[in-house]
Amino acid sequence: LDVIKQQLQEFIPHVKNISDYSIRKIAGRDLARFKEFKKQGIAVRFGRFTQKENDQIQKNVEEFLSLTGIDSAEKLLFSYKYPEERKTIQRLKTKHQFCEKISAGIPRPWRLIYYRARKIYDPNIRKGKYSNEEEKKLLRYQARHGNDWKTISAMMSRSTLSLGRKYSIIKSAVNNGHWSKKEIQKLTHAVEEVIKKRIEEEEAEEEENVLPSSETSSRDLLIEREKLYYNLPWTEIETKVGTRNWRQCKQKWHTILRARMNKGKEVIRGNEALQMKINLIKRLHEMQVEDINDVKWIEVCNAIGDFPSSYLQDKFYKLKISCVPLWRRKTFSEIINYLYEKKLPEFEEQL
DNA sequence: TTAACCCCTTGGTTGTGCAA
DNA sequence: TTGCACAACCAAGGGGTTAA
Repeated sequence: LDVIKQQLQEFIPHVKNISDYSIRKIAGRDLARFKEFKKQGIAVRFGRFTQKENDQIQKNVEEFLSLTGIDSAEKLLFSYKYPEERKTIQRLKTKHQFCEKISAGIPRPWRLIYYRARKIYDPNIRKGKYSNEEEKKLLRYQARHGNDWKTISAMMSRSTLSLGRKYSIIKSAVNNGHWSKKEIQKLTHAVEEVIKKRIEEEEAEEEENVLPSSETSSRDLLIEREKLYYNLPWTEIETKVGTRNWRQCKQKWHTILRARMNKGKEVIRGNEALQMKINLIKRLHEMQVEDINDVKWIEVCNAIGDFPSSYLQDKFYKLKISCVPLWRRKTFSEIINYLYEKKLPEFEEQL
């Protein structure tokens, strides 16, 4: 297993956080694929699927359908809905190497590709905000069928995941609206506690590895910025706060942190805000990134100033929707180029 | 008066673990 | 090979406040 982990490290930087169980799964099917991609000079990808990858999945599915004669993607990917044909479909999948074919040309673990394919072809996925009528329906159906989201999904044309989460939101007893002083205090304490605990654990680990004292002493003076917001155990913090769910906690913490990093100033306005926009556009343009998933937001933050990365991501989003016409139809690099060529001179002029 | 900004909520997507 | 549960991250939008 250690040998496999070492080999995978090259393709999956976070491999040490993955359980042995999943490592075995990935090793069995993906390691050889990853090596093959490497030979072609293609790196393994994580994060959001790009349009190109989504197109490739659809192409793979269509080719597999014509190869096997299975007559629809729904039958291929949701065969449990067709009990009479299920066995035949299964046999065809094994015979024609379903996994290999479906993941061809996409440098990601096959399992994630399979999930993405199911999402693309799921006939029950309706998106957008739940209406009052839908919420009432959901409560009614849940009372009748319990948490059988598959059945409810067929009745409401929403994905099982969406329904499950919406129900838990409706039923949860968490507070909404403005945070009270007491809640903010609780949150701050909770975050401080988990960060302290984490640092103590890391120090203990370092002591075990007996690092030379010069390497550790300079780091004791301050907490690295990323530790204040990156990879915090939000469900643990949710439990400690008690009255808010983890997503509310996370976002509130980022707001508190941003104000603190900004010397207590609540809002950034005027020339300072303008300068931030200019820096953001320039930095993103310099990075020459094709897809938004490839932006290293922490690096952008380091280059621009003291903000949690989520703040800059939000800033970029707002900039995009307010300044770029037809932004939905444009690729990320087209959006950046538009901002750089059309808006940057305007902002600099205003400054 | 209004554009800019922030707070907050919520739906969508990806990633992991486990089990059958 | 497939399904399910859940954690975590990302995108988007509504609405209130305030500086210009």
